[in-house]
Amino acid sequence: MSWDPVFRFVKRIPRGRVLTYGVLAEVLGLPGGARSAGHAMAATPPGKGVPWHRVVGEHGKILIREPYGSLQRKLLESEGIRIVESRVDLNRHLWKPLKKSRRKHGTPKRRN
DNA sequence: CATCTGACGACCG
DNA sequence: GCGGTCGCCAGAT
Repeated sequence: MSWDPVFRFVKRIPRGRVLTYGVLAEVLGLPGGARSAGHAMAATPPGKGVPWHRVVGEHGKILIREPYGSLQRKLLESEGIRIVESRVDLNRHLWKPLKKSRRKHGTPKRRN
């Protein structure tokens, strides 16, 4: 399995925004779902400009074990993302890879 | 080829 | 909200 498409997509995640493994898997139609996305991230080649740290688990939780967990947190915070209890506030930083620019009726202003 | 492992997530209690 | 189980899949052993 080539994770190339995944890496390419991850590169598009804007600074200060994050995505979940689940969303990533769904958008790219990865067989096996979220876990596959996890495998992809685990295989991100260093020094390729792939912002792997912008991918977190459901509920914005950082799932990686040490020492990478700390690194991810540090990188996210350096982008202005606030981490509380190993979690990112998805309600504020989740990036929606516009599929149909679905704007729910009454959705608060969201920068994009 | 058989098993194990893990950067997931849905379910259930 | 938390911990345990289960299904899923690619790589490693």
